[in-house]
Parts: sequence; structure tokens; C-alpha cells
Amino acid sequence: MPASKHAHLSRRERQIMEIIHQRRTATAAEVHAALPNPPGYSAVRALLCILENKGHLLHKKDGLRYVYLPTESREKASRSALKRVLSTFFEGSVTQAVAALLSSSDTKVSSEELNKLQQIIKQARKEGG
Amino acid sequence: MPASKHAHLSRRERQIMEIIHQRRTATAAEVHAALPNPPGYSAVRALLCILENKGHLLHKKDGLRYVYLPTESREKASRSALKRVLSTFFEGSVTQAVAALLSSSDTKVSSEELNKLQQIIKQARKEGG
DNA sequence: CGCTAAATGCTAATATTTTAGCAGTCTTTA
DNA sequence: TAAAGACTGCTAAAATATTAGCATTTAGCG
Repeated sequence: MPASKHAHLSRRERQIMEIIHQRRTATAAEVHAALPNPPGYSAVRALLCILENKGHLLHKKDGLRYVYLPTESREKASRSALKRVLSTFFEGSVTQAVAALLSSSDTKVSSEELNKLQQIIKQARKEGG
Repeated sequence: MPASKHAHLSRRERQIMEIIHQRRTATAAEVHAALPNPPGYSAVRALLCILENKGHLLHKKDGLRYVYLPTESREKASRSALKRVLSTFFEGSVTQAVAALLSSSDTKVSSEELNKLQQIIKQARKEGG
């Protein structure tokens, strides 16, 4: 059993999963358009089949086309991606990670956003105890 | 030019970079011990050479051994990893990401941590305007 | 119907990644 | 100085991933 599903994806597979996660769903043509250094169209379709066979994606028919979407819930996937980064770079600490983001000169966080953050923290305090 | 350095690493290369980022530095033996489904020792050394040639790692001598470390600063690497996740899953929003983390049942954040978070937000408010 | 356009399914060649093994270097120590 | 232990350097085989091309299917339309 892999330590993490993610860790076993090949380069192209990961790129594709990332694109689909970002868009939530995508057709082969959309994935193709979004890939860096895109290969031919049929290469993309082959990869999509592989990912589907491995259980990372599934597709629905939309007229003639297939629309692909991740099998894992967005919530679960996003949390595990976040935690992975936290564990790799921030000793698992949410605080450290937020500090890094807020102190970054190129991450503008509006005053309104800061308000929302404070709300979230208040809420967490209530729930936590 | 790759859209992102990270996107061009192979599976093993990524695993190794992640291990070294987490530990900050590592010897070949340490990387070997930390790899999931570890290959032979010499396979690990080969990968380390490749990563060094590609410019992702450098090594220093520590007696007989090589100690490897990332060329990119921890700060830069961690921010870009975080932002990547934010952009993939949270529309780039720090707030959404923090909300996801704090509402996760398995992410315990102590009251003390919440205090620190509030401090950080206050600080950001001062600096921002 | 018979054509074209827009998809997918499949297969096999090519490229890259991953691996192991053996040879060489340096250090320690008896 | 000889031998052992702990490494690194190199090379080529094996395994995987990546790709393109051609065949097929479906829908729309004159």
C-alpha cells in the first residue's frame, strides 16, 4: 500500500490531476489545453484512461464528450494536500504556515479577508472548548 | 522553461526532495531509510546525483559522507508549495485554506496556537494599512 | 443516405526513469 | 603497510511512462 496515493503518480499524471482538481471537472480537450508542454491530444486521452483505471478519475458523458472528475472528494484531497505541505515545511503547524503566507510580500490579503480569518479563529475557539 | 520546477521532477525525484526539505539536510543513507518502497542504496545515490546535476540539490562533505541540501531557500520553496495548493484547491484564498484546516476534525489547534494566529493577523493588519 | 466533424479505443514505438552491481577512494586500525 | 569498513562514481540493463497514429463510433446536415 502506498504511503500516499499522490506519491505514486507519474509526472504527467500529477499534472493532469492538478488541472482537474483546479477546474473541478475537465474534458480531454481542456486538459490538453491546460498542460504545460502539451503532448498530442491522444497522449492526453491515454493518460486520462490510465488515471481512470487506477481509480483516480471517473468520467460522465456530456453528449459526445467525456467529462472527467476526481473520485476523491475535493475536501479530502485538499486537506491531504495542505497537510502534506504543512508536514514537509512547517512541522505540521498551521500557525507557521499562515505566518509564512501573511508575511509574503506578494500575497495580498485584504482587510476584509483578515476579518474573515478572525471570524474563523473565533469559531474554532468556540468549537475547540 | 518549465512553468514550475517542481512540475518536472519524476516520482522518485519528488519523493527525495520532499524528504530532504522536511529534514532540511540528509545523507544518502538517511534518504534511503526514509523512502517508501526503498530501492537499493545505489539507486538512491544515483537519484541524488541527478538532482544535484539538475540544480535542485547540492552537497557538502561531512567527513567521508555527503550531506545533501536543497539549493532553493526553504522560505521560497515552502511558499511556492503552499501557493500551489492554494491555487489548486482554494482559488488562491488563504482564508479558505485556513478555514478548511481549522474545521478539520483531525487537525487539533490548541488555544495557544489560536492566540498566535490572532497575533499574526493583527500584525498583518498593521503592515497592510 | 453519404459526408464531415468531433470524439473515443487501441496498439506499439520511443523516451525517460529507476535500478543494481562493480570499481574506486578515503579513513581507521592493527 | 595491509585489510576492513563506509562511502562515492560510473555504466548499462530493466521497468515504466509517454507519445503518436490509425481505427472506430456518434451526431449533424445537405
